Formats: sequence, structure tokens, C-alpha cells
Amino acid sequence: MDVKELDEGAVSRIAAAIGEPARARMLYALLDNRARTSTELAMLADVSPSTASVHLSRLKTEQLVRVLVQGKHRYYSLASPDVAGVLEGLSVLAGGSRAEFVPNTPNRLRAARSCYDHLAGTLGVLLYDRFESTGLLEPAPRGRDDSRELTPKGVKLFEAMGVDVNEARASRRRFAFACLDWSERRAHLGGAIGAAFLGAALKKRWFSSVRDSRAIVVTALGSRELAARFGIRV
Amino acid sequence: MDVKELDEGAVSRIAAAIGEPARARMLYALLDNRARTSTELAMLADVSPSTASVHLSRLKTEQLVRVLVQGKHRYYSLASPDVAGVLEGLSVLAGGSRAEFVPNTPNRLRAARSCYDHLAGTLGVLLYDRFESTGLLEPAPRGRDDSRELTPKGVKLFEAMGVDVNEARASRRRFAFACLDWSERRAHLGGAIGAAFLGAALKKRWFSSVRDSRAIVVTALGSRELAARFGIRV
DNA sequence: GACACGCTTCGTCTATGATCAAAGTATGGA
DNA sequence: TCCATACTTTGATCATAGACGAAGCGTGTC
Repeated sequence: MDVKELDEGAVSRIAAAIGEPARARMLYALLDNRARTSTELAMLADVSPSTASVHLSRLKTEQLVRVLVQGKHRYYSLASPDVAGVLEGLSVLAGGSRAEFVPNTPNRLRAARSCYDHLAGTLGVLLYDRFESTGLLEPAPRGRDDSRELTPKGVKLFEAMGVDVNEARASRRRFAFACLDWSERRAHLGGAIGAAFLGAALKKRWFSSVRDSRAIVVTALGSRELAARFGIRV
Repeated sequence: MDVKELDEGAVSRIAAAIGEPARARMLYALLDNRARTSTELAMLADVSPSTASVHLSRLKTEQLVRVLVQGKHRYYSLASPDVAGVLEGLSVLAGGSRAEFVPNTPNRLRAARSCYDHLAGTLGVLLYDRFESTGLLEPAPRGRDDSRELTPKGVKLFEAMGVDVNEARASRRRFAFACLDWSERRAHLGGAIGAAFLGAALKKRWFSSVRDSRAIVVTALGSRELAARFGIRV
């Protein structure tokens, strides 16, 4: 705990805000990192628009969500990765005693997990850093601050490993963005291209997902290929 | 999210259990990793014993606490490090917009934080592993499963760096135990000796604490001393 | 200006949960 | 066996919060 005395009142208000089933449904609906309108969230939470409005007001007051007003629409999204982290932590608790299976492989090979459908964790962060430092990834010329774009070199290498970059680009979701990793406190690659990368790596058996877990393991083949193609040693 | 569909009902019940101020006070009182009796928690939460009993029953039902019965006493403690992690996450949210100051030093020098009063985070885990692998730390011959003991070699090295091992042993708290680090999912050194180690390292300026944060930075001196005395490179 | 849509606010009703005192149960010590 | 202590259970009371329909407000389109 920080030296400052904790305000349990603030903590309990936040927890209570999450603790109402309708609000919980709204928050978890926002975990996919998309903004949603009040009406959408009302439907997802299975409450009337007026009820949803009051709930969203409460979530906003507790700084769990933020709202972007565009004309008559109000787009709600999670306020921060910290909020996502707490929701994730709570979902781990809700998962009960199903302890995560930890395979008997070296830790460095396991320090990854999937974040929704892309790679997070220590490995995800490492790969993101290397993509940027080796000139495969760069800030997108326009769009949100965290938007990213593949360089021509990056397109080439991703295509070479089996990622259909154009398909990822054509996707309705964001192409690439720096998804702040909660546990690592740094960014990993989110968006359609992040998902495509993970999908291709799994398909080529560079990575292996651990059963009943979001943990991702790098295979021996994956180590070799990442070193040879991307200059990344894991 | 795991492939399995999340049970928002379970999540909201857990969050609601935390969300009542009296229960929140009890949970945070348990964050120091000590077991406390029902009567103690009633006082800490400022409610009557009967109210406390009902609240503790609720926390037990949601698997946030566990109870050890000894005679007529019931000792409550947090059920798991995951629970502590969620409480920590909620306290971060409750801290509001006071973003953690991130100094412009290499990440590997910052990957540590204090857990209560001992060292956690990546560095804490690394040190723990090295203490064990270099024969400074071993499972305690008796006591709880997670109890640890310094070997004679360990005592010598800790004394040499300024840690009063006997004072730590005489402390009313546990001497040493494997404190499961939530973010790293592995153990770091908890207990009086863990606190003494961190205290000595700070005093000798091997480590430096980051203002307004629980982050701990390894100094250049610290890197050298850890390498020379413990064979640990960070 | 009129109309439709998205969303908020208001008023009301109902269910739920926190509270404690009193009574009950289990344990330990004399 | 009796008494004290720790804790639980029960019953009653009260406050709070979630629910929605109706009305109101702001925005966009024609």
C-alpha cells in the first residue's frame, strides 16, 4: 500500500459500482476495447434506456468509463487499462478454484498470454518493442494517438510469415494500436494485425496455447523463426 | 477473456461483496498478510460482532477470505494473492488520476516495487529465485508450506550486507515466507527478513525508491554489489 | 419549423441489504 | 459442572438502490 492512507470509501464505491449486475455487463461488454453507445449498452445489459443512463452516469462518476459525445450519440469506453485490469482480476476470482495450469516449461517461454485475441504479457511487450525498434511498426499518420501502422518492411515480413495484411486492414476493427498491457505496464500490439500475427504464429506452431488458459508458450520452432525472421530472441 | 463465457453474476457478487464499506475495511485490514479474528475485524470495521459475523460469512461465501478455526477463535485471512491483487487494483483506481510517476530509467531497473515493506515485482522474484538457487534460502523444516529459512550461508551474506538476522528472527511477524507475487505469478521473499533486506538495501543505497510510488529502482552501486556479493546481475 | 432519434431527468414503487439486540452454540479454563 | 469468552443465528427495523414509464432536452435531418 502506498504511504498515503487508503480511502476505503472510494474503493467500496468503485467496487459497488461494478457489483450491480447490469453495470457489470456493461463494463465487460467494453472490455473488447471498443466504444459503445448508451443504447447499445442498454441492450447488452438488458435494461431500459433510462436505467442504462443512470447506471452509466454512476460508472462515469466513479471514473470507470469515459464518454465521447458526437452529435446526439454518446460513446462509452473503459476509462483506462487499470479498469480493464481490475475487471480481469475480478474475472479471475470469479473463475473459482480452477487454478491456472502451469506447464513445466521454462518461465521465459510462458511469459505471454492472449489479450482478447492478440499477444500480451512479457512476450507481447517484447515483440512490440522489437517491431518498433527494427522499423516494422510506426505511429500511424492520423487517427488516435495510440494508432500504429506497419512500415513497408513490416508488411513484407508479416506477409512472409503468413499474415494477410490486406485482410487485416479491411477488417472493421482497428488495424493496429498500442494496447497498454496491464501487468507489464507497457504496450503490446493490439488490433486486427495483432490478432492476425498471433493467429499466424499459432497456425505455424511458433506459439502454442496452453489448454484452459490464456497463457501462450513459444515453441522451439518459434524461437528459431523469430530469431531468423525478426531478429528477436526469446 | 478466456474462451469460457464469463459469469458476470459471479463477478458482480464478488465486486458487491467488496463494495460494502464495512467489508472493504475488513479486506484491506487483511492486506498485511496477517490473520485476524472475527472480533478484531469487527472493531477494525467499526461494526458490531454480529454484523461482522454476517459480513465475514458473505466474504467466505464469495471465497475472498478463508478461515482457520482454533478453539473458539476464528482467524480470517485473504483467500489468495489474487484477492490481494484485485484489492490492490481497486486501490489504484481509487487513487484517482494520480498517475504513477515513471522515471526515465531503463525498464529493467524499474521492475520492482515494494509489497508492503518487502521487495516484489520482477526484481523481487529474481532475487528470490537466486537466493534459493545459490543456497541462501531453503524451505523451513516446520511451519506452513510457504515458510522459508536462511541457510548458514545465507545468514552470513545477509549479515554482511547489514541485515540484523537475529532481530528479524525475534520479530513478532513471520521470519521468511514465499510471498506469491501477483503480477509475476511467482514468489518473492516476504516476512521480517524480506523487509530487513529491503531496508538494508535502501539504506546502503543499492536501491532507491521512487517518490510517490511503490516502485523501486536498482542503483548502479546496487547492481555492482548484488553481482559481487550474491552473483546476481540485474 | 416540424419531426425523429438519442439520451437524460423525474417521480414512484419495490426489493434488498445493513444494522443491532437478544438469544443460542461452541470452546476453554477453573 | 459452572462460568466466561468468542462467535453465530434470529427477528425487527430502516435506509438505499434498481426498476421503468413519462416527460423533457439536445441534436440531426428534411
